[in-house]
Amino acid sequence: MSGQALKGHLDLLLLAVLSDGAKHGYAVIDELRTRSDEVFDLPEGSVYVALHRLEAAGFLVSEWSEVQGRRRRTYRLTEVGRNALSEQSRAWSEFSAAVFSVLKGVPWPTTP
Amino acid sequence: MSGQALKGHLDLLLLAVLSDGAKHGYAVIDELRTRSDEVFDLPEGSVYVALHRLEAAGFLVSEWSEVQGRRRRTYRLTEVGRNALSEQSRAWSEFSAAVFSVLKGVPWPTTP
DNA sequence: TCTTGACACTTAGCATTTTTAAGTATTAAA
DNA sequence: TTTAATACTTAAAAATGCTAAGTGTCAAGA
Repeated sequence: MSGQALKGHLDLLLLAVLSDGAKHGYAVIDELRTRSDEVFDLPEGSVYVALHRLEAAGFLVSEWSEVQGRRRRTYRLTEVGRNALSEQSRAWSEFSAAVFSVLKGVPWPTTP
Repeated sequence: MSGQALKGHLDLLLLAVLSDGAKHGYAVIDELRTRSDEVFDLPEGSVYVALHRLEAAGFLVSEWSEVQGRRRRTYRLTEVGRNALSEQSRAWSEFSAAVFSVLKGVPWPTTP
């Protein structure tokens, strides 16, 4: 997983991992890694910035807390965010189906 | 299809449509649209620039010709390009599988 | 004949992210 | 006491598709 394949799909992933319960940022990173079988091992900078963006968009709300001397910002999906997840999930289905459809025409494999 | 879902995946699509024969840019746009069932209806600016980029990367070579008074630049996949297609296709499989894997945890549908 | 639309290509600048990289701070383990 | 894991932040850089405007040909229709 390199390059910027994620571009435009990160929001979907974040909303998805938050859809089954509120989590703080670090936990989101963790769950994204485990749920994707280590494929999505995202840098903190990417995720935190995206979470801020999603909150600014009204998809999430956050709340500060302190657990064992460490401050945490826990994010929870809003109703608007849940609708966005639904729509973005639909968009992903369409997108991925279209990519696979284009790839169908590719002669595989080319190697001997 | 909106936003920048394509970001990072356009190269794969272009290499794919060129893998079964050389085509000129306009024809690439056309075939991308039909093969994707109208999902990928890309602006010319996006595609031509990407084709230039792929040629600069050594994935394609182009050749000018004139057909009925109209000049055409026809692109053909190189060996390097074919390898890139192979690798990017593999990367797409991994990527899409990972996304689906993350989405699997999403409670569906949320609507009554 | 004039206009419109399809064909065909180009370019510059814009916008949107993700990544990089650096920084702050606490706690637990080695 | 040093390191690794936890936890969050931010500024700047990089990537890359989109917008918008331009050039030119050809065929069809008003």
